[in-house]
Amino acid sequence: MDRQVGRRVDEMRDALAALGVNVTRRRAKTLEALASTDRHPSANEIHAEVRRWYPSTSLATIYNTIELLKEAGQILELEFSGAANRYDGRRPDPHPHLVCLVCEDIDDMDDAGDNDDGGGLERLSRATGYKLVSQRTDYYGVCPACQDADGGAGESESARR
Amino acid sequence: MDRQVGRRVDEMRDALAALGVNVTRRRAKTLEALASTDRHPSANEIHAEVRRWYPSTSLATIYNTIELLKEAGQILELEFSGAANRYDGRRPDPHPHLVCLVCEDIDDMDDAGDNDDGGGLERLSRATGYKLVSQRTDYYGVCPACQDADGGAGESESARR
DNA sequence: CGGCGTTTTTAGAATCGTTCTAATTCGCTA
DNA sequence: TAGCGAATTAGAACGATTCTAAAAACGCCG
Repeated sequence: MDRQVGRRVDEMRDALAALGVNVTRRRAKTLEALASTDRHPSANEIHAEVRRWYPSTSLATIYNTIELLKEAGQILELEFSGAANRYDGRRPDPHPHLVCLVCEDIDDMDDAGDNDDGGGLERLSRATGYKLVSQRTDYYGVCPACQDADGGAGESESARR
Repeated sequence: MDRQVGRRVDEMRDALAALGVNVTRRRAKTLEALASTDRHPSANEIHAEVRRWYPSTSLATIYNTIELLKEAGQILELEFSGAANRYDGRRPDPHPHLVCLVCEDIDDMDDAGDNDDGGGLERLSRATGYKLVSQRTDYYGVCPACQDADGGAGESESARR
């Protein structure tokens, strides 16, 4: 577990402790699984990872820990209706994502200036009358790897039905 | 059915026809239900509406029509994992929404300049390497009505657990 | 070390939106 | 009216998530 990951795990641990939640071994492994990847894993994938150390771990425990992390503001949940939700434990604050429609990989988008975080919600709250607390921005498309794998010719037609 | 709605229904109808889809009465009612509201109905709500005219209509037919509209690019689907998907048949192009976390109402956000449509995806495609085709932006908070209903005192504390 | 109340975890059932399936009905055209 | 392809139906299937009741682990005090 490298330094970055360790630091992030400690942050999450502290935030949970501040809520009076006690960080069991399974929960610690869950935090670690979340902090160790930028692949935005699903609950199932986290489950598989935690099971490598604690094979009896049930999926319910993973969901339970995710719920606690949400309460602590330490995880970002990306909801999808046709597929499993995906989680970002590295950057719990809202930020834009790139979603590949082919392989379902999700990348963080390097925040190219045009996204609001500091003050943006307050400004929009005033403008809209809503009391805004959060935000989501996703971009959907085909990632570089899937474009390459697509077979050189005719790819612009291949999505036709 | 007022003029605006009629025009929008015709657009959808034409787009379906262009795909070789034939617009039956149930389908037409579905289009009308979508074009007549800015409440971003769920499949169930559309179903209830269509049933007022064709009581035997099955939910599968609604989903089927929604699917066809998606293929025709005539409907915007807002996915949620913990709740039913919501549909915008008035403005099928991606645009930002305001989602009330209390009553689950969804409003269109008046496009305050900072949202990209024309050329934005192309620019980001170049910047990211993804071949982007679509986008989603939502803001989450509490709508004015729910703020009022909240009982004047202590509302800043009321969300605590 | 032993007992006890609390918290965590487990396995499996339940839920709910969406999709699938097979059978029926509809709307045409001949 | 017969026949054909498309549309529709009811209900089953599916999959992610949540719930439930029981079992296990934990912490603490004597």
